[in-house]
Amino acid sequence: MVQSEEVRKGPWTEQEDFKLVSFVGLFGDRRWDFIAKVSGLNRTGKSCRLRWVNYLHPGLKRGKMTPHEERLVLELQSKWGNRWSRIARKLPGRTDNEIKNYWRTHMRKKAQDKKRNSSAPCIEHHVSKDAEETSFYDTGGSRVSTQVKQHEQEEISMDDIWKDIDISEENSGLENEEFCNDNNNKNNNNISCSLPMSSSSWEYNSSNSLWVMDEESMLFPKSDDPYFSYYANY
DNA sequence: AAATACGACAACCGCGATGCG
DNA sequence: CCGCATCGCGGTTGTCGTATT
Repeated sequence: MVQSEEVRKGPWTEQEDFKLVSFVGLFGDRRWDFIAKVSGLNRTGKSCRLRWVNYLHPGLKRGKMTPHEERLVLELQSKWGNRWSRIARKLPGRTDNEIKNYWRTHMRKKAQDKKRNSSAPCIEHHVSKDAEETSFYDTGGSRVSTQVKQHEQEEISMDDIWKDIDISEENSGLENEEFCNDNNNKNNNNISCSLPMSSSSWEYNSSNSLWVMDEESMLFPKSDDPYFSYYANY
């Protein structure tokens, strides 16, 4: 059942998210091409995977990085270089994309700050953007952002989630800093270690949540999901 | 109040790795 | 072993909200 229509690109709609999550629940988060076809989303498997991994995965933490996470990113980046997916495995709930974005933004800022503060111009600082970024790494980049709120307008149905995140980030502080060791492979839905599934994460069993999760960490649409009957045909 | 700059993040692209027939 | 399809990763770009002038 191949869609002959042209492939959709750009931002995902809430409905698409909904569909994708449900089909991932049904078929798992592996066969992306298959899911893309069978779901009727006019998206590539690649696009579906990206959306799932970076945005819809139930284990994702949202909101700003904790100081501990920041430090960890910096440490691991200096150790491993730009192996973002590897670094991400050490930070449960964070995606490689998120870490990569964080690194770029914050290191650039650091570099700029340093450039401004140092009266003696250093050649290294003028070579290239990349050179700047890799020339500095330290902590302290915990610039508080209100950016999370921007999503509240885009993802209306997720309002509560984002608000929750904001609040819990403020309140919980360091309690999120206990990380499990390596084996937390994001590709295996393996989010069960010490990732604090507080209100800052998806609450599978919440009566307000869109999806439910069974023992095998598979997501299923709730029975009152408007799409449910549609999915049931598969 | 309007314009501009900046920051944060989502999403796409290209390429290499891997699996399978 | 080879070729194809798919997946995963890292780099890059686009968009939007916020801060600053």
